[in-house]
Amino acid sequence: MIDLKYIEKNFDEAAAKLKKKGVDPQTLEKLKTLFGQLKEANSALEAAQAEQNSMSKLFGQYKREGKDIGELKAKVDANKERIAQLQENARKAEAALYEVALAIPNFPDDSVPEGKDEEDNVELRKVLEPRVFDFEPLEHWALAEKNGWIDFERGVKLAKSRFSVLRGDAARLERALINFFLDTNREKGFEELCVPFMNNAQMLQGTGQLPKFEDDLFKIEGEDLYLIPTAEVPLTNMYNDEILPESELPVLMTGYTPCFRKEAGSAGRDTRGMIRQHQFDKVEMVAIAHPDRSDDVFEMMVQNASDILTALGLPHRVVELCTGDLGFSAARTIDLEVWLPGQNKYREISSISNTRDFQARRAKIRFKDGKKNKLVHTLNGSALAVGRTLIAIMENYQNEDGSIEIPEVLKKYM
RNA sequence: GGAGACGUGGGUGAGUUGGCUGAAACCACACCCCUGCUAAGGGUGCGUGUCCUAACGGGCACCGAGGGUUCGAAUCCCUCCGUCUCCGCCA
Repeated sequence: MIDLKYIEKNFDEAAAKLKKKGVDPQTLEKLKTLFGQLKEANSALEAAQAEQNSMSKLFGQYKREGKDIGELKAKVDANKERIAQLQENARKAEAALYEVALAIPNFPDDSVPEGKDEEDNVELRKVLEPRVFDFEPLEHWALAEKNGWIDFERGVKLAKSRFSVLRGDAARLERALINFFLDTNREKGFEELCVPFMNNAQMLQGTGQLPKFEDDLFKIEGEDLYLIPTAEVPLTNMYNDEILPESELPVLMTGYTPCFRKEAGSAGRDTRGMIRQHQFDKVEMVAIAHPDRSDDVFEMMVQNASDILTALGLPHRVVELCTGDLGFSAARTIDLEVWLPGQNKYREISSISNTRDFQARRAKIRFKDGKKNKLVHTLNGSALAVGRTLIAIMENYQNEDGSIEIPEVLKKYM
């Protein structure tokens, strides 16, 4: 969540920043008004409560002293009704405020290039030259069919469209990639965690998926549980409502999980193949960082993900997202896009974001800064999306006869 | 899933005839003093959130969560969640 006090004090600046992310200044104006109303409602309530408390104390005293309490009782009863009313007002004011506040995205960093959509993203650098083929490279689904690697039909039969089954060497390669990613991340200092694949609503709100993006999530019927759309949710919320000693920062975590997404808004996009599935594997990095040092951690995470692609011999480019393409929680995001020769284009394979204190405020993740508790910065990034890496290997390592080489670094995992 | 016990601040743990307890004591931690050598003694501070204040300081809320009874609840009642023990079931 954005900082309401900041909006209150620096309204114009806040409005300018959020406009870059497509938020109407009127929405922000409304938010400011609601915040003021809540504070007003609360102080009226608290004044009445203070009065009630002191009268109650008197009440006890009178009784002990054997004084008459008739008059006091009448006053206290009347005030009690007033409190109930004021409480209701405050509750409504709070609900109204949070309905708006929780749906407002994070401020983009000032350094983020302005732009409307992915067309305006800025390529920072390319790593590794795409291989030159002396034949027409196939797309991954054609290769999958030739090698019997992906069973799309049976995936659909078992579940529904946008599910698939990996078979044989493809399944083994998937597992090899997970192990390779986890081992690499661990060597970089990330603690490996194995977390629940379902999280409750409070956690989903902490990282920003709820309440605004409920339609993208699979909910467990009759339970306060959702299938996680990314390991960012459980990893970041490991420290939900906790206060960390400063000496423990940064906390670096990595974990493999499947990710479940309804892909509600992407009907018709990437329907062929397994670029966009309802369930996919991903190894995630999450960092809980000191606010003064989150930029360094961010760079490290980008470099790590890029290094993994390089180790796999996969050409890719590093792209800074423009303001219009930033996700809801992100202040800054760098995507890694891997070269897919079959598709003849770069496709997202990792997305690394610094959310600054946006998630920390929602999830109440703080650290002890001397005597004060301050919000941490949280960062997350894929290292890497497993299924898309598999696709990239298929397309980049294909031979003319349709067979696929295994990258050198993975051989010990197969 | 069934039966019973329990859920207090970083930890241990008082408080359950409702008010003087947001919470004793001890430990841990921080700072200061003393002392000076691998030990100890003394003092002070030490939950979270939020609001008011330039500050000092003060208000409100929180004793698993949410409701209820009451002028007043950590203390009584209800629901839920969790932990432990026994049983059942199982990877």
